[in-house]
This record gives sequence, structure tokens and C-alpha cells, in this order.
Amino acid sequence: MTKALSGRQAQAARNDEVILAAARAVFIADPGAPIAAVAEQAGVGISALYRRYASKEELLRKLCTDGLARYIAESEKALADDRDPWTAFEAFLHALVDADTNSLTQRLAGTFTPTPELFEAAVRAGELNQAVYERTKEHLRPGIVVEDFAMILEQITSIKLGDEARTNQLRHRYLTLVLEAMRRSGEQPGGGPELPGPPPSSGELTDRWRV
Amino acid sequence: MTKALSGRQAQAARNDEVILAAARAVFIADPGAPIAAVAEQAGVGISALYRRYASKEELLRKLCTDGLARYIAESEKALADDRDPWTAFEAFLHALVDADTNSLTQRLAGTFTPTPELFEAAVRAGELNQAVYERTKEHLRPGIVVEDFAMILEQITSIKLGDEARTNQLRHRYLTLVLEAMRRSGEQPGGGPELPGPPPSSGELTDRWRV
DNA sequence: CTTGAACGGAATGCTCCGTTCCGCTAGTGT
DNA sequence: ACACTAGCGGAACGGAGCATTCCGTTCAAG
Repeated sequence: MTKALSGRQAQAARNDEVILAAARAVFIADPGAPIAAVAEQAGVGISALYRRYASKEELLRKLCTDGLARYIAESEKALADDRDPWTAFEAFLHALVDADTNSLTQRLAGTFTPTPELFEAAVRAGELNQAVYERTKEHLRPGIVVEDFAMILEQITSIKLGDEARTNQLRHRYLTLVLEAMRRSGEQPGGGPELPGPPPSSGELTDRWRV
Repeated sequence: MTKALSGRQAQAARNDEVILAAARAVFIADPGAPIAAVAEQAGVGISALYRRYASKEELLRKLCTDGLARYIAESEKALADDRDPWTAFEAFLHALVDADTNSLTQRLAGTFTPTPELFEAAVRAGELNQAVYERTKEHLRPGIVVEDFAMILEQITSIKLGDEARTNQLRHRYLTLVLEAMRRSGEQPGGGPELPGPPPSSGELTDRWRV
């Protein structure tokens, strides 16, 4: 352990954070990682984990809930952004990439039984997402639907190279690229060729939440 | 089993194909799938598998080798395509998405020790890839490098929904989108904003082959 | 009718992992 | 000063999953 700044309880409180951060890092890197890996990364024993969370599933739920909260916060921030809609939209997606909430929500979902509370948060997130979409719609290439946001974010976050900073850098690279394609171009009337096949439906996306 | 058209050997020969197809399907869907899942999907017993491949690793190597061969074949076909370079390039990437070679090579690599033969094939694939790049270069948005191909393909193939046909459809959707962004636009001199950060290097990509 | 190639699937012997349990240590309250 | 216990480290336990092996069966070939 590091040092005891102000006694036992302070140390324990600090561990709360250390453990959560470690869990986040470990499960983002590998959603199937064992509990022991989290303990090791946090530099604590296993019992320090089980003192706080009754089971692995509970820890995962916590991470997922936090991720969703972060997502909601970013959405609200985006809606409050009073710059021009497109700039705000770009900032929104880049922020989501930085937060890496996707790995915490979609990727972890399905590994545990969702709580009603979590479900409600997901609904709220969906509404905010829709609001952002409405706000950006006129600047989007025709054919783009809300559901595309999630799909694209998922693709972007599938990028994984050993180094975290470098991974982030590359994610922003491809996000920049795809944002260009998503933007409505003023020149062409249709804004590029028709996108093939029907767009993703919300049902297709939420289906993956089921175990 | 299905039916015995012309005796035992014919049945065995047919099983060769059935098993390979099953293995491809199963491991594409889940790279960590157990051997038993392949047997079940093929509708044969486990021993039918072990009669043909000494180990799971050998089967995976076979799949990977085949996948790489397919990739090479598609590259050669693309280079032989005498339509205009951009159309040929689009067709190339769409073909690669259909072949889903990515899941068979990159995704499976790292789960077994590569053979020299496989390594050589990878080198050959890299050279062809480079050739396609050179041929398409002038139609590509400045800033795009060869390594981007692999990264983008990887992102596209990260899309996975239960249904195979639908998955393929969506992959083509996003490939179409990203191809738009990759194309050099005639209007703007630079063709869009600078892509942030250094592009992926070949080293970063091949690093993942190591176990 | 005999033989053995090809096979189905149960049995084996691991490895891995979530969870529990047993001391130990060092703040805390008196 | 001292007993008490919150908080903890990490070994031990039990079960699940899986690659591989093994054995009995079948049936075309000769």
C-alpha cells in the first residue's frame, strides 16, 4: 500500500477510488478479466474488493451505471453547448470517445442482469441521444439515423492497441474521418451515394442487452 | 449425419468440407469457441474433428491460412481489375468485407504460434496491399496511409449482430460511409481537415501477432 | 464373413476463476 | 496503555469449462 495520510478510514476511502479506477481500466482492456486482475492492478488484496462489492456482477453493474451516468452527463453538456450545432456535435462524439463509456456500457452489458434503475438510465440516455440527433439533423448527411451514433461509436472503440494514449489518438483519427462522411455536404444535393440497406433499428441495438 | 451418397469415403470427403465450413462459421462468430461447438455445428462427433486435425491449434492455423489465401486472391483480383482505380478500390474493400477474412486472420492470430509459411503469406499480402494502395493513392484523401486499410477493415468487422446476413448488410453500410470520407474530394484543396495525430504504423499493426 | 477406416460421444485430467476463510495488522476509543 | 475490531492479504475451496483421449459401434470394402 502507499501511505497512511490520516489513518485507516482515509486509507479505505482512498481504496474505494483506487479499486474503481483499477476495475475500470482492467475491464475496459478486457471485459472478461478475472477479479484477481483488478485486485492486482489496484495493488490491493482480493478481500478489499469483496468488502465493497458482494460479487463480481455487482462491481460490473456499478461500472456500467457510472458509465451510463457519464454518457448522460456528456449528452447534457452537448445540448447545453451553444456553439454552432455541428461543432457541438463533433465535440460531443470526441468527448464520448475520450470517456470511453461505450466499453463500460455496451461491452459489459449482457454479462449481468440489469437493474431497473440501470434500465431507466438507459432510457434517459436514449432520449438525450435523440435530442442531440434532432438538433444536428439538418447538418447530417441524409440517410443517417440516431442509431448510427451508437454503431459508429462501437466501431471506433473496437480499436485497441496496447498503449492507452495511442489507442485514444487513433480513435480520434478515425472519428474525424467518419465525421466528415456524416456531415451533410453543401455541394451535392443528396450528399453522396445512397447508403446501402436499411439503417440499424433501435431494436437491433437493444437486443444485445439481453443475456 | 445426412446421407451416404456413394459410400464411406465419399461421406468422409464431404465431411472435410462440412467441418471446415462449420469451423469458419463458429470461430468467426466467437474466436474463443470450444471445439465441441464446431462439431455440433457440423453435425458430427468430436472424433471426426480430431481425425483431421491433431489439435485445435492446427485447425485454427488452417482457417487462418485459408483466410490469408483468400485475402491474397482478392488483392490480386483487385489489381487485375481494369475499371477506374476508385471503383476497383471500392469493390476490393467490399469484397474483403464479404469474405470476412479479417476475422479469420487478425482475430485468430495470437491464439496460436504462427508457421513460417503463414508468415510468408502475410508478407505477400502486405506487398499486394501496398500495390493496391499505390494504385489508388491519387484518389485517396491526403493523409490516408496503407495501414489505414487494415484499421478500417477491423473496425467494420467489429460489427456483429446475431444474424449473419444483416451483419453483412450493416458492414457494407458503414464501409460505404467511410469510403466517402477516404476519397479525395475535388472541391477542397486539402480535402477536409487534417486528421489528428500520427497515422498507424505497420509496426503497431504487426505487434498484435505476437503472443 | 472379416476387417478396419471413420465415427459418436462419454470419460479424463487438466486450468481457470469466483468466492470464502483464516489469520494479521494497526487505527480507534476508552 | 490496552483491548477491540475494521480492513485487509492471500491461500484454499469448489465448481465450471474445455482440449484431448478412449472405447465401443457401424458399415463399406474385399
